Order: sequence, then C-alpha cells, then structure tokens
Amino acid sequence: MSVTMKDIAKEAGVSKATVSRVINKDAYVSENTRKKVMDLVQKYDYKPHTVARGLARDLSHTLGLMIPGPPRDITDPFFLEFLHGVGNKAAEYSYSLSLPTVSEKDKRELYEEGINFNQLDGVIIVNPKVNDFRIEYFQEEDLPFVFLGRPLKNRDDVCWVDGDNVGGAYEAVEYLIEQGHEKIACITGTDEFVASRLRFKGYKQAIEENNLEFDENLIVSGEFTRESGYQKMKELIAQGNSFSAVFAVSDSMAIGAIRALKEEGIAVPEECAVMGFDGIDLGAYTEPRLTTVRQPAYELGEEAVESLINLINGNKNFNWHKVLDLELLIRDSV
Amino acid sequence: MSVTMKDIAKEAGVSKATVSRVINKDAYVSENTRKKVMDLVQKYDYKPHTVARGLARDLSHTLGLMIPGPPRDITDPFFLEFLHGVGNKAAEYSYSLSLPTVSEKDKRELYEEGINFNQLDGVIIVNPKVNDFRIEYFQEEDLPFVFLGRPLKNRDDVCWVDGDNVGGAYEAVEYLIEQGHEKIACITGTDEFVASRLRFKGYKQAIEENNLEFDENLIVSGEFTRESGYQKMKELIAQGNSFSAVFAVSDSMAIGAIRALKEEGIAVPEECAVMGFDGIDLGAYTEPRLTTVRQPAYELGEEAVESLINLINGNKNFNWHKVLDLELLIRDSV
DNA sequence: CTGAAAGCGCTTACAG
DNA sequence: CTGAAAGCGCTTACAG
Repeated sequence: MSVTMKDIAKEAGVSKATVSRVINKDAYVSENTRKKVMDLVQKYDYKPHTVARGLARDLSHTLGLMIPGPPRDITDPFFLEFLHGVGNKAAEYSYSLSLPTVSEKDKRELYEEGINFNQLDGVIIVNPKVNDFRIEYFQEEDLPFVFLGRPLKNRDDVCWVDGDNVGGAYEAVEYLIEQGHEKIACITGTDEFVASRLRFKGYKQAIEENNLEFDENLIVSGEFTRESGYQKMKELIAQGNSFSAVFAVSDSMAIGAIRALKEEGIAVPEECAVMGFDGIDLGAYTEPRLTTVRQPAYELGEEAVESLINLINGNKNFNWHKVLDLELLIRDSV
Repeated sequence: MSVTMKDIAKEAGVSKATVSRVINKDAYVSENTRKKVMDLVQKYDYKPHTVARGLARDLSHTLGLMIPGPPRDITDPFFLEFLHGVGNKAAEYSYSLSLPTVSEKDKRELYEEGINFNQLDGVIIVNPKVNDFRIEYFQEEDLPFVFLGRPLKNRDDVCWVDGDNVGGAYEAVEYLIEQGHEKIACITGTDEFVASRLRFKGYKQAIEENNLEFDENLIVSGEFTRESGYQKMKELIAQGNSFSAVFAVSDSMAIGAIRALKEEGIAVPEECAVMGFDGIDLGAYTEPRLTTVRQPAYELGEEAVESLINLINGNKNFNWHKVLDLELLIRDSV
C-alpha cells in the first residue's frame, strides 16, 4: 500500500482538497502550503492514483487503438511501427492502451458490441474510408478520436494525422519519369480507402503534369496485400500492354509484384522498374531491394497520441491536421 | 452517461449490493432476484464500470508489458508478433496494456523510476538473463509477473512461457547434419541471455550426439541483431577455419550472416548453408529464403496473458511453465 | 438470501 | 487561500 493523498494531507496539516490543488497546479494555493506539500510529495515520491482520479473525473486514462482487420491487419509492418510510436508516447503521458482487434466490417453493431467505449478517454482509428461511418459514430458518442489518415473531405471537426500521400506518390512517379520511364503502370488500392485515392491522384498528377499519356489500361487495383500485388501484377502482364515501370501504392503489393515479375522472367529493374509506398523494413531485403517512399510510421504514432491527448484535455489550440513529409527511399528496384 | 449499478438496483427494487452479487456470480442469491437483475442487465446492456470496480478492489485492470531496450528492441519482428498476441488476448479479457519501453540496463533504479508499478495488476517481462534481478524485484514488490522465456534454473516460484529452445536448436542442427554437413559453425548470442545458452546447448547436443567433432573455433557470439550477425560472420570467414554450414540463434543474425557471405562471394546454400532461429516474416524474403525454426510468437503472447491473469486472480491450478513446440521451417538457405 | 453502511483515493462545487 | 462534505461506481464485511 503506497502513500496516499490522505497521508500527505495529514502530515502537512492541511486537507486533502488542498493537496489535490497543489498536485493539479490549481491556482490559489499559498506559496507556503504549496511548498510544504511539495516537499512531502518529494519525500515520499507520492504519485496520484490514476484510477481513483479517473473515477472522480470520469476519465479512465486509457486510449483505444482500433487495429484494422483484414486484409490490412496488424501484422502489417507499417502498423507495427505505428503502434510502437503510439505505445511509447502513451506511456510517456502514462496513458494505458487498449488494443482490440476490430473487424473492418462496415457495421456499427460490431463496433458497439466489441468495445466498451465508455471506458476509454479517446480512440485512435486508422484507414479512413471514403464514407466512413466511424466519424459520425464517435461524434455522436462524443468520444474524442483521431484518425490515422485524412478523411476524403477536409473537415474542421475531425482531427487527423497523415503522411503526405499525394505529394509522396507524385514524387515517386516523378522519379520514375526522371529515370526515363514513359509507360508507368499503377497498382492502386481499393477505391473505398482514401489513401488509395490520394496516392493514385499523385500518380495521375505526375503523369499528366509531365505530359505523358494517362492510360486506363495500365491501372489495376489490389488490396494492399502481397498476395494481391502478386495477382494484379500477373493480370497486368497477361493483358499484354507494354510498360517499363510499375508504381504500387503499398510496399506489400510492390513486393508481391516483384515476385510475379520474376516468375514471368521479367528482370527487375532492367525490364520493369518497381516503385513501392510505405518504406517497411522488408523492402530492404527483397531482391532487388525495393525503392519506395517512406512514411514516418513511428512519428505518426507519436503525433496521433499527442493530438488525442490534446483533444481529451479540451485543448483547442493545436493543429488538428498534421501532415508529415514523406521521403523518397532510393534502393535498387528502379 | 451510461446506466449504472444504482439504476439497475432501483428498477429491480433491490440494493446495489445484490446487483453486485449477481454480476459477480456470488453464491447466495435467490434464483428469483438473480433473474430479475439479469433481465435488466440484458435490457440496458449494462456493463460494470471497470475503473470503479478497480478502485474498490484495488485493481487497475491493466497489464504492463516491459519491452526490451536495445539491442533487441521492439522493432524486432518477433516481439511485434508477440505483442500482437498479448494485445488481443488482453482485450479479450478487457484488460488494458501499458507499454513502457524500459532500458535493459541492469539497474533497479531505472525500473523504479520508470514505471508506476503500483497501478499495474501484473507485468509481462521478456528475455530472462542468467542472473535476473527482475525476479526478486517483482517478488519483493509482490506484483504478479510472467516471463517470456524461462529463467536459467527451473524455479517453482516463477511463472513463464517459452518456446522449446533446446529442442528447436537441436532439431535445426540435426537437419543440417542430415543434409550432410559435418563442420557446422554457430553464431550464438550473448552469454548473459538464457535463450542464447539454451539454443547453444541444443546445438552442442546435436553435434555430440551425432558423433561430430565439437570445435570451439567455429563458435562466435553476436548480439541478436542483423548488424552483429554480419560482423560475426565476417570474423568467422576471416579466421579461415573451414565449415559448410552456420547456425545462427536468431533470424536477424542469420540474415546479417547471409549478407556477409554474399559479400565475400560465398554462395548460399551451395558453399555455406545458413540456418536461422525465430521464423520472422522477413526470412521469407531474403535471397535465398531463410530456413529456420519458427517460434509461435503470437501464441506465446496469448499464453503469457492467460497465465498472468490466472496469477492475478490467485488461481493456483494452472501450468506455471508452458513450453510451446517449435517447428522447422524448411526454405532455401540450407 | 439481502440491505445499510463504510470504504477505495481522488475531485470539486460550496461556503467561508 | 482553505476546509468539510458529497460524490464518482463499485465491493465487502457486518448484521440480520
């Protein structure tokens, strides 16, 4: 049983209320009693009991991180790095985490059943969809949340952190163009995810602004997994249209694509260059090593927590929309 | 504000105490009032407030997971998979997680400063060392804990889950022997970690029981990282002793070793076979793909949580020592 | 089998 | 600037 507020109060000869005030940096405490209390706090290394405080303030001091279900699930290295950032930052502010794996199914019921939201101070959700029911859901519940990934339409009432998808994709494709490629295929993601659209937008923009021909036939759409990258690459090859490079909107798909290319006896990058997106560790170990655009997953995790805590504390003066720069990671597949 | 125990009590015409009893499956509640209460619980989808219960019972309902610091840190894919298992299982029992990254330094102070242990119901710690101060530390604190990895000496008073290190290593090396290798080098880990010793023990046992010569000169010791695997492989090559295979006690080191071998123009597996240990995803993407022993990281995470919750609940009748089988994963590097 | 009451460790109007 | 008191939502002896 560690030392409690009552103990401190008694020894300082003040009331618990007063101790509480100095702990919480309330104004209106005389310098004298503040010092007296603080000395005791030091002496006993007193730390307020988070759970009790939570009860009194109706806060749980725990954050929910809704992990996406398949196809892009937590084993995705990108999320793991993200999670790492979240975990560390939360610990820094001594928040706990709740990590329920929640299916992506577009059913509110699943949400409502699954998680005891009323015992969470806020949640981090990922992978915004084009029409994302979770936004209104959490707004109705009046539960603070931040999105990893921006929603399609810019809204002042939702807080998010994201990598610069359009810019990153643009940069990636422009690099391909600089290397002399003119026919550039694209393995994009499902249309329902905002990230797919944004990255595809960057691709298209780069093509058009560099006066290349945009060719519908060179576009296929996968599901962010290695398997789907492999499949879609096979389809692309089977179709017989010529291209000398392919841009996949996720590393996992790019890695699947490389495998398909090799299987078909097409040399990477000599006969077909491959550009990924994400910057997962795995890309440094493929043959050839994957050239890609790196998302700062760890930092995104930290920022998400910072924002969420601001939201929870009712702090209005911070940046509700943070976009972090991406960085071209030149390796050997282009 | 969701429905509370008081609300249920009022509507059922009983006291809060009674409601509490039926919620907690206390004996001695008449079938009649139990039913009355349960109906209301259903009707309002009442869920007890974990925080309040925690306060009353002096439990926080959160688990600590002490992530190891460098060299083997959380970005290690093995831990990430482990964490995934932990997170899911904890959520299933609606426990929260606290994930402070704590340095591995052998200083109690770091521990004491870092974490507010008195607000954790129990902790999971990883990577037991040969003489691990954490055991007595948590025992003195009287905080339930489970180890991922068995301690060196079998102790009835500590609870752990682990993969079968000796058996797994034995199997790996025996497979190498079956493939005709007789001079098998070993990149082991630092001596202070129990896992290093155990895996090395399996290696040695396989060598000796198959009547091969155990050669000290073929043993080097790394730090579980890719970088150190790379370094140690270079040293092994520089020493000039001949060998046709190498067993690394972690995949990360094995992957580093492959890189070194390639750099020196030694073909894998033709001129030197490489066997890893762990079964991380990355191994499926190296050239050649890594043959290894797979540890069930996810399951280990689940088991760790199950054990810890048993411990917390004062349940004595469960298996304090769980060892999960490992599985040879035959790919192309042997 | 059930209820009244005290308590878990804190916070927060209210009053002074 | 400070204290007494009620309250957060539950649990648990104690008494009946």
